[in-house]
Amino acid sequence: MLSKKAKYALKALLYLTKNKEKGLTLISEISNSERIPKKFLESILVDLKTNGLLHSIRGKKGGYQLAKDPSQISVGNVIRMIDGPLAPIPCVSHLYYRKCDECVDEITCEIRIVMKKVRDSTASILDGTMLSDLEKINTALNQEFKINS
Amino acid sequence: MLSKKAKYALKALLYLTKNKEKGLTLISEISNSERIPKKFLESILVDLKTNGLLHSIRGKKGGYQLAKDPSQISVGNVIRMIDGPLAPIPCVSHLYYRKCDECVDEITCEIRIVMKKVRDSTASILDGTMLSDLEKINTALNQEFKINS
DNA sequence: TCTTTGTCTAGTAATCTAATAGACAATATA
DNA sequence: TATATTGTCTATTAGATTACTAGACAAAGA
Repeated sequence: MLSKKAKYALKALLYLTKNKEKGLTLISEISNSERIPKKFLESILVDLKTNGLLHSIRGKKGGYQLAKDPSQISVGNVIRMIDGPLAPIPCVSHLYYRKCDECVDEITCEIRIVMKKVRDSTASILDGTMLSDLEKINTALNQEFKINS
Repeated sequence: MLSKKAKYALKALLYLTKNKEKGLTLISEISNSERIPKKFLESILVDLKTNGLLHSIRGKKGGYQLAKDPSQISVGNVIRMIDGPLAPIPCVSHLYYRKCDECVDEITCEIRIVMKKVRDSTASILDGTMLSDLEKINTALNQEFKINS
């Protein structure tokens, strides 16, 4: 399960992606538009900043901005930053590998084999989807919506 | 993340699959062989029984047994039973669908679209893998191991 | 100097996870 | 029938995690 924190992080980053031409954006603007509890969002943005995704300026006229191009930030990236491993079980994680305590033999563990498949397909989807891709999806969907209504 | 409970459930079911010719199997045998805390395993087996996967007899000569053919029990099945939805986010779950509290418009939610892909690929792997498939993998792996050593 | 912004430290209620303890009930066998 | 052996049921719990909130502080511009 994706935590709310990770979901909020993605929503906030996506909002900043859509508004990147406008320069700095206020926490409160993101919080209102995306309906994310403000104080909670604050701490998330600090996390993302610490991880190099955002850049901020404080004081009057301050706000947040993407520190990288949206084509350089993958969804997998963001989720790992906030929630940790994508893998459903630590013994199949690439970046957060850990042996299972009770597992007698990892090599012949059948559960591991299925879970590895899951982790690989999940990772290929999430690491292959950039914020810029999501932005395109969004404009396409909005376009479609206008046509159909 | 798969919970330990779900992982133990899968290990126990797999153990029963491998030993299904022997008839009834003791909780303590599964617990020892798979290194699962006995009392915890007990409660898991009761769950699986309640869900119709196992059948048990108590008293002397008692034990547990699969109630279905291993080809009829999928990994996805077991995980849903213990952990709930496979979907990373409730709004893309088939059996446990729930609208996101803060989501303004589900149809144009880009996060939902990526997460739907993840849920679909995960579900197709897990629902497509039966206990009998895992058993085959295991015998194949053990065979290979013998040849290589 | 005042207002507006982000930052930092701390706390917390509620829920979930991974168990454990122990009395009880059913069954087979001596 | 007594006893040993099995599963069942109820209750409890330590510790971690989740999803927040409160409030003082710091920087920057007008």
